[in-house]
Amino acid sequence: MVTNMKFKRYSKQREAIYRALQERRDHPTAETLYLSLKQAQPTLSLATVYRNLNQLEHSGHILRLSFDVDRYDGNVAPHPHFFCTCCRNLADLNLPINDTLDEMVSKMGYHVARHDLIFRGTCFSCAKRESAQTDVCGSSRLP
Amino acid sequence: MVTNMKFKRYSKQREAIYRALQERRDHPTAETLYLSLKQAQPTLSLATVYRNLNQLEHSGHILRLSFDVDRYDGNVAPHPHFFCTCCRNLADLNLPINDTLDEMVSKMGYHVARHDLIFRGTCFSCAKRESAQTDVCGSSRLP
DNA sequence: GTCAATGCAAATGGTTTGCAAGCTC
DNA sequence: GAGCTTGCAAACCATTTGCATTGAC
Repeated sequence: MVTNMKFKRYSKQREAIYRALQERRDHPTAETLYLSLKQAQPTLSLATVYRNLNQLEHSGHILRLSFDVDRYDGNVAPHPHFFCTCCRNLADLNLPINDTLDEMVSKMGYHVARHDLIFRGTCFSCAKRESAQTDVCGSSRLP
Repeated sequence: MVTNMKFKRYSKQREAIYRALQERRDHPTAETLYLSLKQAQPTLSLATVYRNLNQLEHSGHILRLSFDVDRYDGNVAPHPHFFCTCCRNLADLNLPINDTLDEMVSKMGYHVARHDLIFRGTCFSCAKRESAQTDVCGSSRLP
């Protein structure tokens, strides 16, 4: 495997899932990941993807981000995200405040393991389309 | 209703759901809310709770927080939360950084509607129990 | 050879929806 | 009375699980 991950057994499925998450920047859902990996490995099963994502999360190699449909991130270093409620893109943000945040809460006496900071709104391209045309993404869509 | 909410029609179910969320501090799930309200209103249906929670969210009166099981918050003012991965309690935190965060991201050019800042770890009582006894909440539980 | 990992299909469980009856205005 | 809202049951769908088979060590 890419790095020594000390799982009970090696599997090429897990390898592919982990590598894809390292290479992608789009924080895919399990199904998105499954569909893209299935092209190279047509026998791949969605259950296997879910099982490996859970294993990789438990072992601390990836992060699960809770949304209506969960997203996965191969970058376990704390960093904020921006979720566009129009196109449903999830992007990394670069704010130099991650450690600061954990320290603030640790000082209050909590045992902080991690945090999630997710901004919601409209991304550049959706905002542009919305101002040009009318109601691109449906006003009913919620943050 | 408690405040003028301009819904198409008044309903005592919606009133009860909204009031409960204003009074509670525990960010309940739909089912928790349903079970507690059902005592005073035995004919209440879980579907009605979900429908009203969605309406109240769309109208901006409450917030939905995505977890494995969603939580609801009657306080729509931005404020961070602490989720205990042991007892699954979700508590409010008081950090004076909410506006600062939105401003930082707005200055980057994003149209920010809101943000969620959720710390995960162990709360006071679970940490105490864990250090006293052994493995109170099961080491397999994830943030 | 052992036993973890897979693929498939079935189950699970939180959330949504169709519909007839009940309310609000 | 029009039509939003409810309650019930059924549907939905993301995720998990049972089981026989495959594959790593």
